[in-house]
Amino acid sequence: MTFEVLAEPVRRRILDLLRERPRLVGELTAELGLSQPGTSKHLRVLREAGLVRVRAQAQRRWYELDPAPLAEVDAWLAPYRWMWADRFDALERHLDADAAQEAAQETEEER
Amino acid sequence: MTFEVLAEPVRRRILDLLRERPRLVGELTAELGLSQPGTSKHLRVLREAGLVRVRAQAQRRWYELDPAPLAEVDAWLAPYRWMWADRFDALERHLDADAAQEAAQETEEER
DNA sequence: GAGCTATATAACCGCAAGGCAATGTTTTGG
DNA sequence: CCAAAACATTGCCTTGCGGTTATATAGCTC
Repeated sequence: MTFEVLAEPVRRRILDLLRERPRLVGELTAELGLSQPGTSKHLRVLREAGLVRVRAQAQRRWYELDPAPLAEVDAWLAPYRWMWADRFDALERHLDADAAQEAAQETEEER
Repeated sequence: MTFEVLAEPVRRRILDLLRERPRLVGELTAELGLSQPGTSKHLRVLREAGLVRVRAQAQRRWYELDPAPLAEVDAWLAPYRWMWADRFDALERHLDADAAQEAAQETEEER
């Protein structure tokens, strides 16, 4: 389940934000530039995946990170990790390839 | 893009199979228990994500793993990695929680 | 307690994703 | 050559997801 949850870019951003410090729904909504219900919906998914916890303080909800389920992702990734020799070089090569491919896809979409 | 591609359980299984050795489309189709076009469709997605490469030999296509894009996932995961103290304990706890939650969800779905 | 604040939930919409059957393409074998 | 083998692509259907607006709920404030 964790993989599906992380597939959403918005949800990864939420986790990245919560990595710094706990946040209110309102703060997240502002930083993500989406509607409040949209944010709440993503938070619900993250909650059910166990990736975030909530503390209620009056009407406010403090959302904080719970990284435990990420261990599942890490575990899946583990047997692959030795395979790319220089990890950072591989990432850079991949990102370059991405840029090239996106350009190619745009060309393709113009047909 | 890599995260979205990995969200599909079937595609993760394909990668796991290719981690052992390159395979033909037919072999994968058999092991995945899905239609041949279904398999080809997933392979196309994996190809476009740069996660697999193909070598043609007559009508046969040997698919092999290319782990490079996984570096992107690893890079995203990196700043979280220190956060779960004992990695394996965290995973076990999470998997236990999963089982409990799935049971709870089934109960919920019965309404 | 009336209204405001902060968040959750509900209802609806559009689209993309995954599945299958049918068909196209290429290469091999006889 | 012709039939079969091995894949890829196409077309179609259904489902689920992400987004928004509208509405409910809960707690604070004055």
